[in-house]
Amino acid sequence: MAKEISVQTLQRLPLYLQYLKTLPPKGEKSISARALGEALGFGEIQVRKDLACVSDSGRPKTGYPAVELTRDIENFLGYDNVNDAVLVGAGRLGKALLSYEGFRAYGLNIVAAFDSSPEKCGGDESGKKILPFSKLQNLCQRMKIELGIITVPASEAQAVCDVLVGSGVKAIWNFAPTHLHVPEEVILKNENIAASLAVLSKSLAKSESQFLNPAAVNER
Amino acid sequence: MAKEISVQTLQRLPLYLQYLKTLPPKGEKSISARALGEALGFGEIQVRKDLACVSDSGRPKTGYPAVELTRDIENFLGYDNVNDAVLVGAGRLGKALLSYEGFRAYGLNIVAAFDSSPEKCGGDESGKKILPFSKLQNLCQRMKIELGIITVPASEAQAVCDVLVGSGVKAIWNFAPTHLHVPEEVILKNENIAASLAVLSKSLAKSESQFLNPAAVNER
DNA sequence: TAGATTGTTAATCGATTAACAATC
DNA sequence: TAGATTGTTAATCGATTAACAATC
Repeated sequence: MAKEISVQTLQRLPLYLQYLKTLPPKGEKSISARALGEALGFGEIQVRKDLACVSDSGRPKTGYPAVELTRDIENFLGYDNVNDAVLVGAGRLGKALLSYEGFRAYGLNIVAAFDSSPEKCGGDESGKKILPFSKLQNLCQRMKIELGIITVPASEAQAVCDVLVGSGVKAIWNFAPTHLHVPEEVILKNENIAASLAVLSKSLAKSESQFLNPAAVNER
Repeated sequence: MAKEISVQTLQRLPLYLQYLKTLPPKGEKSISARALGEALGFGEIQVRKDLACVSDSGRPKTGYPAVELTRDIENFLGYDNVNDAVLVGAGRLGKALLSYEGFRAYGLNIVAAFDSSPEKCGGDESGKKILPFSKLQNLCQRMKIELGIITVPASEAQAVCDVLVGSGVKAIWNFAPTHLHVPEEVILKNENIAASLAVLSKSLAKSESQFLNPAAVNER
């Protein structure tokens, strides 16, 4: 374990974890790479390589003890130490994220939301306060917030991003459908709904055109 | 143009489009691969290769005419022909997607939402009706719906998925944090918020550990 | 024409898969 | 012990990048 880890592997780790949590606690104590791979649609070698990065709990003949493996993945992903975050943009998507209880399990704690429109402020969404945007900087600095979540319209996203960066935030999770510019040292992760949709609708279009053009079936 | 296209290229195409739409209509008529790449953080060769898959509007010396390039990408992505879809699960996330006007521009039309809890039904969210889950199959078959969007809790997602598949849906867009099993011919796209978050919080943790362990700075 | 920029062919890089030795 | 399953080293595959010819 403890080798370099690729982004691809990193993205698969939460999926293993997700699956492990669906296993009945009174079931088999261990699970093999092959079984995990079949459940998630990955090759067994890939599973072994992924897991070797974060755990040495694998045992020849028996596989991976579910409890240890779960603990090792959670440890690696840092689900035990909490990241405080702020969210900007209390529209529908913002509120959906605010009220999503599942983030807790991933070590993410949204401490408050901000919005520039007065009628959305003052309220309370699932126990999280919605504050005026003008108070963002002060709160971020006071609480040493490192992660900012952007759920404002695309037209406002860059301005919001700049304020977040100016408030000391070290990472931005951007749900606005636009590209943001950040200083080199700030981590930016774009959540990319149009890109996903493109893959999906293109596959759909292709599967339909096979009826018109049977030769296309073989193009994999 | 018209070569095989990789998933990576396909996912970048909407980003080029997004950027092209932010350009002032009265500005430069053409844009170079280098300029596009700098705006989005891609290499210029990658941009040229991506664009060559969908457009032959590129001109040596001048670059790509913005209007033609935009049209070619939109054409390729099929944003002009509409995909009807249903959404299952009228919780906060479901409602956020229902009310998102931007889908129209991507050729996606959510015709109705479904929910099993009676108190959510009968309502209307941004002009979209919320119907009882029991009516799902009939509507899908009658309207020949091909795309189903799942925004129910993880525990119900597989059951919902099975009903959608049984109703003739050919593609599933899954926002529930769980892996789904579908027949081979059905296209499945998982929207993977835990995976994104893993990448983000891991990068954040790494950037912090550099203070403790200066040698790590060079590990790229 | 000269120079900028495209598109394509070849080289590099990294991730996945295969082969196989190690081990419980 | 024999057999199943792990982890690692080598081979393959595909995407990115580099080099360069084509062209406006």
